[in-house]
Amino acid sequence: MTVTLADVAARAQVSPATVSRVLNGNYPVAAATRERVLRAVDDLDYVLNGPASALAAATSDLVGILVNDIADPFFGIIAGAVQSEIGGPGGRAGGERLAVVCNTGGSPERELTYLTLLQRQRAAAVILTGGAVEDAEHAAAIAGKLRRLTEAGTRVVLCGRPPSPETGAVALAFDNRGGGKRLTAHLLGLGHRHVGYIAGPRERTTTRHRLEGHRAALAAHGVDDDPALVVHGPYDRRSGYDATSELLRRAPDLTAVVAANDTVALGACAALRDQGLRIPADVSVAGFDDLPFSVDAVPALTTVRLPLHEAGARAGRIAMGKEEAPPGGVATVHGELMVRGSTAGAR
Amino acid sequence: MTVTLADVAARAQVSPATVSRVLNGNYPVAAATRERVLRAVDDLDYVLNGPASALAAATSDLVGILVNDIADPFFGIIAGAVQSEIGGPGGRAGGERLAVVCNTGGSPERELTYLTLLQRQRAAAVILTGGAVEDAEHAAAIAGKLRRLTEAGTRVVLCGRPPSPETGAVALAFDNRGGGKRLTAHLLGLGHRHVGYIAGPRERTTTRHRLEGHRAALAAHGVDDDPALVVHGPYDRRSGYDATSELLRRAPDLTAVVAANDTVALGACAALRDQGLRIPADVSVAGFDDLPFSVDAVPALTTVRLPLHEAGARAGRIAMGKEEAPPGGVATVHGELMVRGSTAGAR
DNA sequence: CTGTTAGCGCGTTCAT
DNA sequence: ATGAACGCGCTAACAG
Repeated sequence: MTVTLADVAARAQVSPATVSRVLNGNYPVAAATRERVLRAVDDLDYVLNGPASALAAATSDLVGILVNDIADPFFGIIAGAVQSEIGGPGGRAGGERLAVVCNTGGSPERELTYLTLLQRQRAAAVILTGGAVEDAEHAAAIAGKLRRLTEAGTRVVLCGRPPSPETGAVALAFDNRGGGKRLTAHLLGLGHRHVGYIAGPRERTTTRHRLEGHRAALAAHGVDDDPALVVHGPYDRRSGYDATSELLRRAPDLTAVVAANDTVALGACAALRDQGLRIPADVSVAGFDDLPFSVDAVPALTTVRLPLHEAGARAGRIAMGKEEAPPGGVATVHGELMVRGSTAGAR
Repeated sequence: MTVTLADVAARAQVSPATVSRVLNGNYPVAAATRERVLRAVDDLDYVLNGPASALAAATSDLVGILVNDIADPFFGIIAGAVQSEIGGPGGRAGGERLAVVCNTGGSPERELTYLTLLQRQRAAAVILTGGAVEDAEHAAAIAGKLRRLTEAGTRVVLCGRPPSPETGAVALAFDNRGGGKRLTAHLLGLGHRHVGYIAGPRERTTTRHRLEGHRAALAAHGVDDDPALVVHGPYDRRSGYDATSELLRRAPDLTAVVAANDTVALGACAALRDQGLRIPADVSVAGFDDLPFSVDAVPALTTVRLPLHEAGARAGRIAMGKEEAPPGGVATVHGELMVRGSTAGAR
């Protein structure tokens, strides 16, 4: 039937333990015997049984990555970067680790379910990406789960998500508040006074922080914060389109729109064009994240660049213990304001 | 230390076997005892040991997804769709399956490595997405690996990749050739006679098929197939930009550019604009795939829409045995020509 | 440097 | 409907 380590041992005239040592490369083995074992492995087309190894060694080579939506490049870029760093020292099919990507859709329930599943797999590490839902009950449940994971030896890293104290999780938080503030300040500096804001979904840390930044900039410039100029919606193109139409209806004198992210901004641009408004001559538009397509929008999108790849890679390295965690277990990753053609002076 | 099934059994005053049956829900268990067991599970915060289950049951709930680049929405959309279908019948943290996403970067070596890793994990199914490298040696190696996987009971589905005969793998192939042909035919119908073609990387099935479609359209319209009008490059924005500059140098009388995919097309648009050329007044541009951002390009991109989500979902269902495999194990998924503003009559 | 001996934690017969 | 016993395939001491 299926060939086992014992079969390999028999064929190579050694003990199963020796085969194991050769395959894991952790103990010294004479070159000659190693050769013999490897030949037997090839001859028999032997493939190690992962579950059995994991059971015996009480560790696995699975790394969990929780994302809101893997179809969104924001998460795809982070996930790809993480993956590029979780490989072991290389060698044959040796040090490799596998990335388990879990689409939570932003639902705390699914987040919990997936964390349990990863715990069940005895994942070597878990990386949670993107903003968290701001619900006390769920936050507590997730914090509890994270604590149990770290206690069991699973490294937990939050990437683009605020710290979760007392859980042992390392956090690389994005400076959404600061980025949002600089972005709106840029618009106010251009003379805009009626700035619409398309916020992300309610009760999300990312949404709140970006919005707080926006409001901080308004306050700093002494501009009135009109609640009618803020509309909430999901992080998709459609939301940007609809919200912009709504904002235009509420405030025809709008001269600028700040979107929750670049994807939403693209929808906003489409809505403006469909209304016969020029960008930026009539209305300026700004996004957030600086996804790859944003520079190719017409006009190119003013936005806040988040170093998604770097952050994901760093999260991966920390999760693998290749890089030291930041002091206090928390680091803030800053964005960079990218001023492009989609914003200009108010008409 | 870590709580095991035996601990739960002791607390619930039943045998380990009964606990196992309750957790797997496959055997009849008296409601009363079930309750008792579940309470013990909660009390103890017990989480099943995945590797141990997998070893004992000789199956795992891992599903492998091989992609070229998870940061590319093309693959992200497919991966997300697959994930949405691999969940089991639901229930508690029961029927869930985990998606292992493997970034191969298009390298056959890494593809093989990951397949071996998934084989090692005894993955329940493996889904390979996107075009394959056309190298006889690697193709044979991969076919061999796929055969061994299917023989071991792992379901293998190819999504957006040509069939791999004699391997037991089910294939959902995209009609890249037909789509490419219709796209170029559309341009020729608009009067274009000098059409530049930015092809994908060499030795890739997707690249070859789309290019063959392009050439078939040229032939059908009696248009000369000038080798100087074809440039190869990777599937990224930069490649589109550079290739377009090169094409313009080679053939200043160019009136249209067909790109290997939408991302490349975006780069092509940028290059044209930087040269002071208008789209489509001076040069028409067309892409492939119809990714979400393509409709928001300015002008909106003419392209071939591939039902990525549907294809991924179907691949996931077939991999899970929820949907029957197509007759002969092979189905062709067709694209739809989306005519938008980026193409118009030749100047 | 290599062989021997025990489990790792669970699913699954076979009984009852 | 439940319990007892065995083994899945491998790693980790412990000798030697």
